[in-house]
Amino acid sequence: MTGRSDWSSHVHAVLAGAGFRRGGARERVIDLLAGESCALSAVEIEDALRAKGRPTGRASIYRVLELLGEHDLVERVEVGDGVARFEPAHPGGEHHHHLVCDRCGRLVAFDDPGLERAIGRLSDRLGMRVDHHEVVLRGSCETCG
Amino acid sequence: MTGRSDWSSHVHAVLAGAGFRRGGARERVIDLLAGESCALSAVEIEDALRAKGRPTGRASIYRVLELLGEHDLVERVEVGDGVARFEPAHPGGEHHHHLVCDRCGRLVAFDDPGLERAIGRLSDRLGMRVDHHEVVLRGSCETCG
DNA sequence: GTTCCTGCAAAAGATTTGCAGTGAC
DNA sequence: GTCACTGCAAATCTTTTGCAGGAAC
Repeated sequence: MTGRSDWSSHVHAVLAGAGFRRGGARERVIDLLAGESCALSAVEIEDALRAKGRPTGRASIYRVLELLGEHDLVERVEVGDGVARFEPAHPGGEHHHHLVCDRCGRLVAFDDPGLERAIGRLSDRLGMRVDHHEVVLRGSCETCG
Repeated sequence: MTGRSDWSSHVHAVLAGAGFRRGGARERVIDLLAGESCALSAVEIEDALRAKGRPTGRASIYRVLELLGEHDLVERVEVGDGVARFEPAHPGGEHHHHLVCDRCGRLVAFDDPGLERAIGRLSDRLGMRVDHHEVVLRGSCETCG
C-alpha cells in the first residue's frame, strides 16, 4: 500500500525530474491532496486551503491540477454534476472507484478485485489498448439507505 | 431488444402519463435521439437539428434533456471533456458503456455481460442500493490503435 | 539574471434562468 | 381561455488564458 507522504515524495521526484521548480501554490495543493484519500474539486481545494490559512489563487490550483494530471500524478473523477474532482494517483496502480449518493451527493470510495478482473478480461476481448478505466455507481449511501 | 420507435413511444407514453403537453422542440429532440444509438451533447443536438432544417433553441434542448433525465428516459454520459452527452435509456435495462479514444476523442460503445455480472455481485457485496452504473474506458480506438 | 510560478482579472465555454410570445388542450 | 412550451437574451458557473510582478535556481 502506498501512503500519503509516499505520494508527496513521488510527486516531487517526478516533477523535479521533469525540470519543474517548486512554488508556493504547487506545494500547498500537493500537501492538501496528500492528506486526502478521496476526490476534491478545484473549488473545494481552494476553500480548504483558505480555511487552513493558506489562500491560493484558483487559476493556480487549476494549473497545478493540470500539471499533475499530465504526469499521471492525479486521477480525474467526474460523477455527473459538471465538476471535475481530483485525487492522488498512486504509482503502484492500486485505485478505487466511487459510489455517488443520489440523495445527499456524498462520494463513497470502494474497490473490488472482481470488477478489476472483469475489466481486464473485457480489455483483452476488445482488442484495443485500454490505459485507464473509471466506474461510477449511483444509488444511496449507508446514511441515506 | 428495444428498438428506436419503441423508445420514442415509451417516451411519449411516460410524458403524457405525467401530464406533459407536446411541443415542437420536445418532439424534435426526441425524434433525433430515437435515431441515434450513441450519446450526443446538447450542442451536437442543436447542430444536427439545424442541419436537418429543424432549428431549435439551445435552452429548449437543455430543458428537454433535463425533463427526459428526470424521468429516466435518457442516460447522461460524461467522459471527462466537460460536456454532458445524452442517449436513449431503454426501459428493459439493456445498456452499453463507452471507450474514449485519447487520440481522436471518438466515443466507442461496447457492452459486456461479464462486466455487468461483476457489477451486480459488487452491488450485493456493498449492501447499498445501487440504481445505476457507468463505466468509461480510456485508451485508443481501432483507427488510432 | 533568467526563467518559471503565482495571482488577479478577463475570457471562454457549458448550462441555467427570466420573461414575453406562441401553441396545446 | 388557461397554462405549458419555446426561444431569445442575460445570468451563472466552471475552467482557461493573458499579463505583470515575484520567487526559484
